[in-house]
Amino acid sequence: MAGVSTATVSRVLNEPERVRAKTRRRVEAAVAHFDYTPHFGGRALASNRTNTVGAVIPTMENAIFARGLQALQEALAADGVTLVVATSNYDPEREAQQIRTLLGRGVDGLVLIGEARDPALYTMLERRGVPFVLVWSWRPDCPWPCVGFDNLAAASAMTERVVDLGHRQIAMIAGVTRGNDRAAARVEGVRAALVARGLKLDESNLIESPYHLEAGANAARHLLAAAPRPSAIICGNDVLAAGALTAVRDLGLKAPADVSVTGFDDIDLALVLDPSLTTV
Amino acid sequence: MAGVSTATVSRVLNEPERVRAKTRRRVEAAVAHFDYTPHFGGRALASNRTNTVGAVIPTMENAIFARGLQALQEALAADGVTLVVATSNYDPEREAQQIRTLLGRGVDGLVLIGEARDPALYTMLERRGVPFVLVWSWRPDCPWPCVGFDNLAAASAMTERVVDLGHRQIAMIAGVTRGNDRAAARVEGVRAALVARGLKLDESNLIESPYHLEAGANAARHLLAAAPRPSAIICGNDVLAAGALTAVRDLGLKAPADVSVTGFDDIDLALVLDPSLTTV
DNA sequence: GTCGCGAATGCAAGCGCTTTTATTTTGTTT
DNA sequence: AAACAAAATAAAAGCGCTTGCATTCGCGAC
Repeated sequence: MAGVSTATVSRVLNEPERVRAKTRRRVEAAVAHFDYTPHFGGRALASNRTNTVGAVIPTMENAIFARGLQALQEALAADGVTLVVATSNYDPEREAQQIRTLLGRGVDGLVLIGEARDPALYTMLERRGVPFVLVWSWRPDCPWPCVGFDNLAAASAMTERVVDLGHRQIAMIAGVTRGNDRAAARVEGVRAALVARGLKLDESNLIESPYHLEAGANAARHLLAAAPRPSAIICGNDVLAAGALTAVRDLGLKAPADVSVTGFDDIDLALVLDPSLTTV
Repeated sequence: MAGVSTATVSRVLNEPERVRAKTRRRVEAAVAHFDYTPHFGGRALASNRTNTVGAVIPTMENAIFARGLQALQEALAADGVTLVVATSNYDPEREAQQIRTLLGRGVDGLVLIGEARDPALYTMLERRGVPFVLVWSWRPDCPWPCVGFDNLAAASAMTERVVDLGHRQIAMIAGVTRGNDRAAARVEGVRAALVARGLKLDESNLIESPYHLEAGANAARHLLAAAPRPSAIICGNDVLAAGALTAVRDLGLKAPADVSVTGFDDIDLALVLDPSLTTV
């Protein structure tokens, strides 16, 4: 209809400045007239790019990841890149599987959470030449491109604060550390800070729990049943902390008078708690 | 390596039962040996299918959508289908744009939130033959495939409950109704129920607010400043309700003694509020 | 052992683009 | 008006897979 070759149409769509304005207008008119959309498969086959980025996160049910995903999606969309999401539910094998699936879908790049995973996976990514970036965790000397923060240091800082407030009986509800370097680093951070202050995290005062309200509440009930009762509970994230607070409430105790609870992440949830949550 | 044609490899990958077991094993061994993954573009081009489903939701920051997405993603993954997500931020134009983008990405089907959108969009979807399903809203005679519930009836039921508890000064914090049929239906439901009980929703007692904690709190402050003060605030969703509750608290009032607040959605947030939230 | 038939496999033609290379057009200079 | 360089466009060769059709194979019946 525009009286040009497909090569020119392709250029109008991909590098409009390379086509004379007059020709371009004719092509654009034809495109509009037929409501033409390039065929994705053809494009991907010929150019070997999909303009797609994949992300594998543990779950969207955790507000912190949903939020990050939302931001990522918006930023990518602004550059014409589509986001493909997969979830691992905190399971390393499942994550590996999902990474493979995304590669099969021809993503141009990957966003992954944390650093802890089978070295073979990293080898494969490098061999295939798929760029990736790790988010949410950071440490000195991490050999991969990463955007995150030092979970260990953050947990230490919070713990020091708690100790400085006078607490001595300190317990922790951590996330499940298997395959989760952030959760593990936070535990290490608490341990290190306590040791530095001449205290220690007794194993009976540490419970690993899935990141769910109910599980956090159960863990708190368990910890608070001990004698001597902990005067502070450091939680691996805000969801656990919120769960712990409901347990405190249900036990007829008051926070922070009877027991202090701290969180991690500062999600919106932390805002509506009463009293509002101290969190990282 | 397996000594077969590409046609046979294709069959092993797509319809294994059509290939003799012995041949199949040879092919599978070769696939494993080279860590071969089919090229997505080639596949999409030849078969004209992408095994991809697109979803356009307002935002992942609302837990109710994050949760739905998570479930959708898991269910699709179980059938080998990948989910592509786009967000509209409650903006109809943006939603239309995102739908176009997803079509351009060759999705095999679409999941859309609610029914309210430009009829031209529906025409386009039908012309292109892209199957879609509407979720989160439902009404008798909806001409499109949909999975949802009757928001109007639900809001009515909640309102009747509030009236039956003796409330007469009833206010509402609704979501923004433009381009949001769920929000609009909930307002209509409250209106209808009040009228049925011989009351009415005064316009000064209705505030539309974006679904954010802060906005909900502001709306509540405004409503509670009126004389006579409302004794109950019906909120368009749980986030607004949580925001309203923090306002109630900040004003030195007690819920539900001084003012009752209701929500909609029953997200986890509702669980941790104290007192826990009455919600749909 | 041969034959015949259904099952298994191979052949080859695309699918709709992009991109390199070749050709044509345009504009400038003489 | 001719000659040339530069810019714009066309031609055509794939990209890696699927799939209809043709061919071959394997197996049971004779």
